[in-house]
Amino acid sequence: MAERRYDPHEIEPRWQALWARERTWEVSNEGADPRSDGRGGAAGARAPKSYVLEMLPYPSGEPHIGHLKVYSVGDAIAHFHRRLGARVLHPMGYDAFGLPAENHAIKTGVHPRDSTAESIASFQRQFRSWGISIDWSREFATCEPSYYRWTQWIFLELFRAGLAYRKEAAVKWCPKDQTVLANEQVDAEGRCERCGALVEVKQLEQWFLRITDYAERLLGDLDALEWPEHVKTMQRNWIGRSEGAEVIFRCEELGIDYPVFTTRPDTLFGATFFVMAPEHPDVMRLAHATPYEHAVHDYVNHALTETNEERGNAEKPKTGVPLGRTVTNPVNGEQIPMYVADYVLMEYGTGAIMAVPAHDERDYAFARAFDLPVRRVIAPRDALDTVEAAPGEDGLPFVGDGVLINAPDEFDGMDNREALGAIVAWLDREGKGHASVNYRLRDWLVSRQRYWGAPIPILYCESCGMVPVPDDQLPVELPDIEDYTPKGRSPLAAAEDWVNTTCPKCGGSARRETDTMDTFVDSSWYFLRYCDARNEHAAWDPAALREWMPVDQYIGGVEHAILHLMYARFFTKALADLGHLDFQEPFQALFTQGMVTKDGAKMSKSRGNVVSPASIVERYGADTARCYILFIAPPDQDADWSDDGVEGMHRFLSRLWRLSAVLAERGDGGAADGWSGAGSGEAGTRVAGGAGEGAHAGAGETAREGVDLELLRKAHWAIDKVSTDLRRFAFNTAIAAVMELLNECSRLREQASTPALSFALCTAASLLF
RNA sequence: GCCCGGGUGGCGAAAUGGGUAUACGUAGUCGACUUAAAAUCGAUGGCCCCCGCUGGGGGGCGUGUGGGUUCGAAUCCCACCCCGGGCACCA
Repeated sequence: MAERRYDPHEIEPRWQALWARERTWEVSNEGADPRSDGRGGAAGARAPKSYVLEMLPYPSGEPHIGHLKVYSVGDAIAHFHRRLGARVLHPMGYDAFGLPAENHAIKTGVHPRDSTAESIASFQRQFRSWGISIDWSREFATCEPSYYRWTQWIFLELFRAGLAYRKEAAVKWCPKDQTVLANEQVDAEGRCERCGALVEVKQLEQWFLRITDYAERLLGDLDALEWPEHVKTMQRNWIGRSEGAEVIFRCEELGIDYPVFTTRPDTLFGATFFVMAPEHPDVMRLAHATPYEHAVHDYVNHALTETNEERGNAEKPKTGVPLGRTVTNPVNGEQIPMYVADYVLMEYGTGAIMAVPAHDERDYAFARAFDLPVRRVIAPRDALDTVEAAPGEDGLPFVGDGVLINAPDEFDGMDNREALGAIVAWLDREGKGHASVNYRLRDWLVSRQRYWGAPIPILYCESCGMVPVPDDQLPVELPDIEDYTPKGRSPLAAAEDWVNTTCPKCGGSARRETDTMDTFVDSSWYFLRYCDARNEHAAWDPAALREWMPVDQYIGGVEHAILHLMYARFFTKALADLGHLDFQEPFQALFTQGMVTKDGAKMSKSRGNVVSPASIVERYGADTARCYILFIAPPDQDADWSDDGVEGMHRFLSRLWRLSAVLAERGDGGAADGWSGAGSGEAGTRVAGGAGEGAHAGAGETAREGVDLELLRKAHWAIDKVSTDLRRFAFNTAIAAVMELLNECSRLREQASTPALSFALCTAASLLF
């Protein structure tokens, strides 16, 4: 028998060509896929569906090792579901709008469309050479007009529902590039990521999506999701729900009510001053005609130009200026002085706070700095006597629970948690406040003064005002332009022919909105489009969504734990409310894969420790690359790349292959067929469904022939272990089980050649790939 | 500061409704094949001590640290140390 070598470069292209020719991984939307029912279930019974999805890649340059990992994990799960008899939707697309392509265009003059297309082609080539089982018939890029037409339609649906609105807001502005920046484009030191200039804050009209309306549901619905606990925690923290009360403080001099939000209405009797954020619109008005007018003006101006980094530092000494006015504490009628100070944030609560220095660290620090009175109103229960006997400020600020002191008889001596409710009830009765819930979550700013994004489909008509582009005029296509450099307005504004248009309402002249949408908008609904990707008449047919959604298993990096995963949930809920969907959550189960490092550090060009998937595939074949990255460590953990480990995996596959070749020559044709393809993720057509049964059927038969029962037991154990581990994403132990079985078989070649064991080994191995 | 993870051989790591700790791989060592190397195959494989002494056998200690529960703990409980990540002047 001629010595044969495992040659992935012969095997893999052969199978990949077959898959392409037979369109093996395509699934239709109508009933069971004819290709997957080889073994056939009960007549007419439809196989269960499974939607396995990895986060879509941003096509920039070539795929990196992180891509290899996420798609290897997803592909193994997709195959696994197929083996269990499901019809699996496993599509692919590209998150193709965005800054890297645009910045590249600014540098080189190459149109983003061209550089993106080039990169997409490279991703396509590699995905095919990796043998990922993708339904290519549903592929799209978010920068294609046939896709962003529907992104625009969704925007308009949200607009018509009042969920998209325009508002003046403080935004990040780069004075050098003359453009607004996304928060993500500002580095930790408050500098522009491209030119390094210090970013300023500017008040500009921007488009927002009203995600805050969904705060409660986004929070509550997390409980039922099969997501990693830390991701749910991050979203909960981001939403930041606080229960408390809104309390009204009245400025008698000007006759204006100022509500504040507080989580501690039980400390109201200790409020000794009142502070407003520098951005609060009434600050200058309050200080007007007081001795502090100039000081306030200077302070506010300075605060607004400070970077977030400087201002956000809790360690820095408290600063502020009096406003020269007072407000009335509603519970005791006391006049307390007003201040403006930058430790109060405009974006949380009402932009104004009641300050209780005895029971809040920040208020305490401010009171110390400005020599303001500190009045203790809660004392720890066990230290009550000492505190009342010597009412000093020892132990202040005190933020724990206790009993009320220095309060009216009605509340004095009451447990502070009880008092909290009692005081809110009192405020409510008096019309001076009410129980309230506050969220940290803020509305989503989606407009970008950038070229490479989906245009916001809004017109501004001289007589009709803001007019949505009619659905039949979508998409609003991006015009070609020469100069992508931002000049203080969207580059689109330079395309005069495009900007000037007619109003669909009155026929008069109108101008187009020149801002484009944040790319996170594109990726907030792409998983819906896959269900009906070729639909030219609607974003989707609801029946298609009923067939596939929600995504059964979503896989991606934890870096999207908040932004993308929150936005997609928001879109799903909003679209459900508008009657376009009938489910509330897009991703039933989530898996977040860990990072692959090299020599303990993140891979980066500057560090020179980049491992390119293409070079590994070229050298060892895709199966080695994919199996290695699954075996390296539990995939949710970070793992360090090791070249030796790759060698080991290649050795394992070689042994597996050789053993299969031996079996083939001995005439176990059926099994060997499966084997030769197993490593390459062979289609379910031959192995799926039947393999497990085959192993069981063979068991009794071969036992009669006197096969080592211990080995047979081991084979069943391996199959069981592999499928259990795949359910748990424990690829490393699943592969270990197959390796162990392989070792056993090699030791006992004669017995390994029996059909039962070759089926067993084949099944266990094929479940993996 | 608050909230999540996680600490097991030289390395990646198995084993957690308590029950042979270190599966599997890798590195290492020894051997077979070979003129040699590569490839391949086989053996070995926590630490310490003792006996035997080319094959082998016995004992002790071992899952970040210190306690606890238990016949029995990597696993459960309490306290602490260290590492990683997220949030952070959020009233």
